[in-house]
Amino acid sequence: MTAGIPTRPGGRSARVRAAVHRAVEELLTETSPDGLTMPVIAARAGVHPTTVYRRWGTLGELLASVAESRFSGDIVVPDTGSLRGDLETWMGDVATDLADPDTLAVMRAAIGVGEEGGCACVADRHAQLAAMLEREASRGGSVPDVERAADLLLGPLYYRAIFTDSPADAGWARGLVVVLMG
Amino acid sequence: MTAGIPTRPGGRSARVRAAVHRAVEELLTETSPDGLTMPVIAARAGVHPTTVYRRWGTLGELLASVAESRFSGDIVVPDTGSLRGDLETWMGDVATDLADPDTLAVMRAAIGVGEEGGCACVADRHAQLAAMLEREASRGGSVPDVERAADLLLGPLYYRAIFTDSPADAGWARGLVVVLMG
DNA sequence: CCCTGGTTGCAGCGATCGTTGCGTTAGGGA
DNA sequence: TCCCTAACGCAACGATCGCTGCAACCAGGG
Repeated sequence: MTAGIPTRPGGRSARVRAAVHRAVEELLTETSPDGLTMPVIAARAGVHPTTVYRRWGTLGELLASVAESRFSGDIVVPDTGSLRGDLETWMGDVATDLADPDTLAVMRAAIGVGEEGGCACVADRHAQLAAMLEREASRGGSVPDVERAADLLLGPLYYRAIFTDSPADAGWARGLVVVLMG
Repeated sequence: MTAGIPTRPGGRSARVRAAVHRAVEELLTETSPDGLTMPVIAARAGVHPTTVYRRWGTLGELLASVAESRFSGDIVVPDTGSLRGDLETWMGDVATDLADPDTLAVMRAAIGVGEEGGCACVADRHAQLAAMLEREASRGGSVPDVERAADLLLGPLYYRAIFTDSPADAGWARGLVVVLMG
């Protein structure tokens, strides 16, 4: 019953799901979020509005579903041999991903509709960060807390992306690793 | 013609403006942002919907106006004699302000509607930070860059408020000053 | 005191939204 | 291959939204 996860993974349901998700992302980049309604999304996706209402119910749930798909599986956890190298590579990738206006628009919209919208954007990032720290810990190194790493690495990055208009380039993001690890 | 700034500061216009702003804040705390429409806001404020449409035009502009008023003038810049003391006191105040669910709901909604929504939430904070750093510089002390201070102080604070469900308490926020100043 | 410009209330309109019931189609198992 | 169920399309409905005339009102200046 989880919204957006069809019981039939392949076939028409998957096509409809992909078309609707793509329609949301396209509309968010082109127009203001004000005009983003279910019928408009359905028309862009080439799908009947009833289908969108029945599968997702609310614009908020649909946006959360889009955010969850958009921010999952797009970045792979690097393995350079050292925690510092992993974090620097990873931060560069995350910053590059956030530099896309399309990505930013999806994230803004997901935040605006409810509580779970923001969490859906960073859930995978937290899991990746925990995986890197865990691997380093299993190698015997002393690692910072996951909470602290998220605060000092993801905090400034996402803050810049949302609240300022400064482009968060990959090099600057890599420099944040120094703040965390000294 | 700037939205939300009446040419007549006193009188009925100001009363209507205050009533509408308060209605937006109340509705954001009670219900989901989905049902936040102009007629609903007008009904809560005891004002005709036409008035809201004519003064603000769009829900996005109204929310940006509310955010700008909400995050301006509520926190005073402290003056403890040292930059570290100023920053610690100020961070505690900002964290306490952000801990209010009402404040958080306004911020989320403002972010969701457009580009300027996020900037309206932190414009005053950046000005206050710049004022504190400027005062310390005029005393002869060496101060970090405003950008860097915002990254390391406001970044983790706002990141936690929006993307996680951990309560950002004042004590933790004061501890962030150590990261910036050593 | 009156006058002038800006602001609000009111009624009504077209358009769009969100829902419901029913028929049809496509996908997957026997 | 055939069937069966879940998913989709379709048409219609009431409700609500956003906008536009016009009239009334209030705040400030001559």
